Amino acid sequence: MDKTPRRAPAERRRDPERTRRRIVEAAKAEFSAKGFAGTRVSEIAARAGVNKQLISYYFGGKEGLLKALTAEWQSKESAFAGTSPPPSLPELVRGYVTGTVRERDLTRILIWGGLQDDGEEDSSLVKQMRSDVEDLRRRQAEGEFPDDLDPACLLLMLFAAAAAGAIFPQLVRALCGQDPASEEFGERYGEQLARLLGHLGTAKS
Amino acid sequence: MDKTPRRAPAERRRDPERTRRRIVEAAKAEFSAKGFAGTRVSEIAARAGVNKQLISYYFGGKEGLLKALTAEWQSKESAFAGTSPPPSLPELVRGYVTGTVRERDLTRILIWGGLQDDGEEDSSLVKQMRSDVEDLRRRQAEGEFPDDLDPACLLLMLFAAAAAGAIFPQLVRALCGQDPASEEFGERYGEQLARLLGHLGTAKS
DNA sequence: GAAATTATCAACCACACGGTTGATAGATTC
DNA sequence: GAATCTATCAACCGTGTGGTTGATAATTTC
Repeated sequence: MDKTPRRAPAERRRDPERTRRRIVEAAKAEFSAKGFAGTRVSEIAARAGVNKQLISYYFGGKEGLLKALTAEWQSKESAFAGTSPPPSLPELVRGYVTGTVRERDLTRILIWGGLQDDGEEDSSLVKQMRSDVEDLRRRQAEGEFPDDLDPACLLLMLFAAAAAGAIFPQLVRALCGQDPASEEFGERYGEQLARLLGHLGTAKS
Repeated sequence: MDKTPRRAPAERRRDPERTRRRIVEAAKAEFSAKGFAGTRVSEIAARAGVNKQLISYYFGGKEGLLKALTAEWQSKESAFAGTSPPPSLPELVRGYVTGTVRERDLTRILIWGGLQDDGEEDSSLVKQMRSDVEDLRRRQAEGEFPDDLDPACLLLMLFAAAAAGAIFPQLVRALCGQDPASEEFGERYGEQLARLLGHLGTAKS
């Protein structure tokens, strides 16, 4: 008695799972490319190959759909937080870079959102940042980067630098001649940023 | 016979110059805050204290207004290109940071625009970048930064890092507790980025 | 100061947008 | 297989949008 005797596959006419997935996929692409205000619900539906009403049906409209996406992000984000042997700063940042490339659409959606700065402060963000700065301060004490640098400012630089490929696609193409979404660019750029960080280390251990 | 016996000032009813200026000012603020797609023409007009039709009258509509702004930027941009004694890399970047803070609205408008990546390549941008990379390569030979770094990638990092304050306002507030538009933040952050670059120098001369 | 030009505004318009409605066909349950 | 529930769609709707029109007042020209 399998409770899900589903999958008379492939030609299934009605399939909520698949529809949801298609909508989410299409929305990621559209929001990533044009931002929330610039995206038309009808285009998401068209790209998903689905009636636009289903967006209201499943996600409660455009806004709800966006929230669903950012929620998905939050679940992925915490993934690389607790790796047992804490990697070196260069390796940490390299991982972060490849992360922004792998989840490029979500990264860009987040940036679009952050650019629209309504001035209200997100307490969970503040807490997260505080903890990140704390971590950096520890690393500074370990000699991973010079003492005369302010960890807060450094963190800001790192965030921006790591996301550069998502923020400036034209620059990536003009400067590196590579597709900013490609794995190759991610590897290359991550490696470079890691090297730069490496040069900051004062080699104590 | 002064050809401009104007300025029966202050209470002048009709003043095209002033109107233009007001519209431009309001548009900068609105586009910077909400991006092109998110900005309403009526709100620009309201902020400028002017009838919205005048936007069409003077700039030929929303799009024309945006173009006028980016054109204004291009004229300012070339300002710090030709300083006689070429400053060191840290100083150059510091200046660039304070530039992005001083012209914060224009910077953000540019970023909004760049985020909307339609994939078409801007040949003048490519040329500009090529020349910048060339300059960096020279500096690398002078020992301003290590040989194992790719100038193209470094330039990308620098652009992103320099504009960090314009891109991540919430992070600035959360991390530094400062207003990302304030002179103080600009000074502080520019100094920090300059220091970091300084640590990369291999002190050859 | 009469005529012509220019700057300004209120009202209007066509349209595209996000969302809703009502009908229907596909699944599921009994 | 009848009844019920669920997923899907085509058509419609109210609203907000960028833009235009036509009138009018301020300014400049002669």
